[in-house]
Amino acid sequence: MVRPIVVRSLHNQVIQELGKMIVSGELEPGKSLPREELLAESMSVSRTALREAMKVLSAKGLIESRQKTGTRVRQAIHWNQLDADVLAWRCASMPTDTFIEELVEMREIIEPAAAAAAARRHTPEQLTAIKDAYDAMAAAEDLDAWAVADLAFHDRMLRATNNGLLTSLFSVIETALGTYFVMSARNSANFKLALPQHFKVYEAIRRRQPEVARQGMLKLVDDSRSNVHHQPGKANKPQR
Amino acid sequence: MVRPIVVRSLHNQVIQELGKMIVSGELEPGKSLPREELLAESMSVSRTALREAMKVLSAKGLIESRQKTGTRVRQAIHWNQLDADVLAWRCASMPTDTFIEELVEMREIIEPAAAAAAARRHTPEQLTAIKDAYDAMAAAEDLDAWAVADLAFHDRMLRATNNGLLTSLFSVIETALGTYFVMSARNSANFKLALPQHFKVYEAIRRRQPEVARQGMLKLVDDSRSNVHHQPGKANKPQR
DNA sequence: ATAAGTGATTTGTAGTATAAATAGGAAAAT
DNA sequence: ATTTTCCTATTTATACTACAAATCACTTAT
Repeated sequence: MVRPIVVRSLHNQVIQELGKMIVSGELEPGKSLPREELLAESMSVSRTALREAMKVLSAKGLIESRQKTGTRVRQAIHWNQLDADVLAWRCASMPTDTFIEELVEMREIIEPAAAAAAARRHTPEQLTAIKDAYDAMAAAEDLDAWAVADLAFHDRMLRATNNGLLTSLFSVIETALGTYFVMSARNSANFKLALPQHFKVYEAIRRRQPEVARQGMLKLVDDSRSNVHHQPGKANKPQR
Repeated sequence: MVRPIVVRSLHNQVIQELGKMIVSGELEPGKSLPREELLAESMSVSRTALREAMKVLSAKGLIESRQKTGTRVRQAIHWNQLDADVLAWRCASMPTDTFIEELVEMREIIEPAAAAAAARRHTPEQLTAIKDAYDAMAAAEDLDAWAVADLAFHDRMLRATNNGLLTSLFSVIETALGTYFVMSARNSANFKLALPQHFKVYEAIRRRQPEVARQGMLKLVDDSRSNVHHQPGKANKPQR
């Protein structure tokens, strides 16, 4: 499950490289980048490829280019924080405790509400999809399989809300949650500890009991939060 | 308040033009675009500018390019729905009833929770900022001034959560909410109808009463929802 | 019938040239 | 001395050309 992220094109490599440097703070906000010609040379790409990458980073709010002035790194306020790449870069380079806190709070807000909505509006097919993910969790024999199934469970629950915006929100924070789930489960001697609680949520959705689903999901999120916090020091070490 | 959106650069124009065409459905998912040389010519720009635009659209998940095969429009599932541009394009071209429903549901989930968080964690400066926005709402003499102050109120409340992800989420849906607020307020004979409820929320935040703030904000969102629904037919007509 | 190979087509990358914007200084006016 | 206007150098923006890389569709050999 070591997502290869085989960057096919050159400009994608440049996007990743510059993006990571900016988000990690290696390139400080307000600071000017070398002018295109020099930067392209130093990265061993053509100015064409560099510029295509810069347009994308600009669209993500990371940089700002103006004629004569040059290109400078923008303040973090302007970053498109909900962009999948930006989140992934934050995750890859030092997921600080405050970042994890923000993520957990987001989950506490979104997921219980989504569970309630799913209980109200799910279709039979969507329910089956959730059940399948649950079964995969139950059948998981190692941490990786568990994490994949766990993500699928939450993903399919979000889809069952039939709200495209909610679904997108999850798919965006999915990357971050991936590393988070592993962190959370790793601390448990038995990584299947959360299985019964998942079943309760599934049952509440199946029986169309929104409030039960909401409470069940809230407990689920809170449990994994406390698991992460039992091991505070290890939080800022990315593996990959 | 007729946001000009003066698109300075050429490739930004191309981004906007193609983006709107895709999101509006004028260019159907799965369909191939003309090859770069032809498309560039038909849009009267160089292939360079066109490609810079395509890289951005590609990053937003709207299109996908492969050598020899060409470039095709991706399914809506893959679109970066929480991208500010994508949301704006959806808004500009036919905000369907289901889209508005999704937006309202999002608000119902996010904003009460955010009000509660703001009540817990706001700083004095942030409280003052909220109060300023409230005062501006109270002093508003026309719908435009009201809408601006209303947006500012919600924006500053979100900021007072001190959660960057929540703040980003709001700034993303802000554009959509802008048109939504106007729609909501236009139906009220007196657009200041919601002012007292805003004050209640502000007071709850000031007194650090999370649950009161949550309930107050929930009522606020629900009220504006019912206002929008009183005039269902007019919902799908963009102005600009 | 199957496999290997070949060519044509489209995007990807590089390089060069010129246009447009503007920061910063020089010159002129007050 | 201060302000205004103008100029110029520098950097990004756009255009154009050429070639590389990938791969679909077809051909050929076995």
